[in-house]
Amino acid sequence: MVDVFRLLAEPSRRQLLDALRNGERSVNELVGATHMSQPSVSKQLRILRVSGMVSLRASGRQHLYSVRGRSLREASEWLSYYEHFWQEGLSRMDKALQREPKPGTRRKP
Amino acid sequence: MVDVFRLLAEPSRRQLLDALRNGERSVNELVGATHMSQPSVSKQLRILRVSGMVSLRASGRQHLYSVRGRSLREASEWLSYYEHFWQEGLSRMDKALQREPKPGTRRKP
DNA sequence: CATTTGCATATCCAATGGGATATATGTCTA
DNA sequence: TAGACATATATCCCATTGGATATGCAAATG
Repeated sequence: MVDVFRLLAEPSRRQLLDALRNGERSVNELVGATHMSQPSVSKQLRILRVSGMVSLRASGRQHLYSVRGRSLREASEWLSYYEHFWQEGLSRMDKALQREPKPGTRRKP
Repeated sequence: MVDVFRLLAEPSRRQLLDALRNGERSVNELVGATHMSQPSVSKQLRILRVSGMVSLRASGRQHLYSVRGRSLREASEWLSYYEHFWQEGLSRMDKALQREPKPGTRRKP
């Protein structure tokens, strides 16, 4: 798998993804959303794009980027193997306050 | 938040966490599970421990490590904000409607 | 005791990679 | 077409860091 966690390790890249959470954004908008120079933003966007984490659509001279879910899903799936480390071991009260458990998350009979 | 993704970015650390998924393990067991030297394993374990991602229990001269869910949960929660990018049932129209115009996006000064 | 075992720490080294500046490429507009 | 605008690429710099080797230290072993 493409090393998703390495991509997410960089705060600047997470900032970019955060700025893309509500839909596609142009490079200039992303420069405004972060505190980076435009070339740095383009550099990180390129890394995200080559890794398949964002996609690009040209509109005039603007390049509109948007999030692609696939890579992020892989990360989420990897983490799901550890869910029981924060689902179990909680008190009954804590468990009650948790969100509804996923179907496959029951303890073994 | 402790930079969870930076911790997970290192494959060797993910290997260690993988080896801890079924319960606590001694350092020697972890050395066997990875292909690293013992000092390297200890080094990465220390990083994970200081960050609160694993905990340590001494048993004789053995040090038994185990996963602590809290940090991993934070990562999972961060990713949950992107779930809709890989949830099915999101039509192209829905995606187009996600783009909300930002107030400060003007064309000319 | 001395020795072995299990693990931690110290230190060095080379590679990685993020950010900035300068510049190139492409597109719109007057 | 000139020039402004939007973005990409090139290049340099240097702080970070993973891994190895050598060593320190505590607990078991006899």
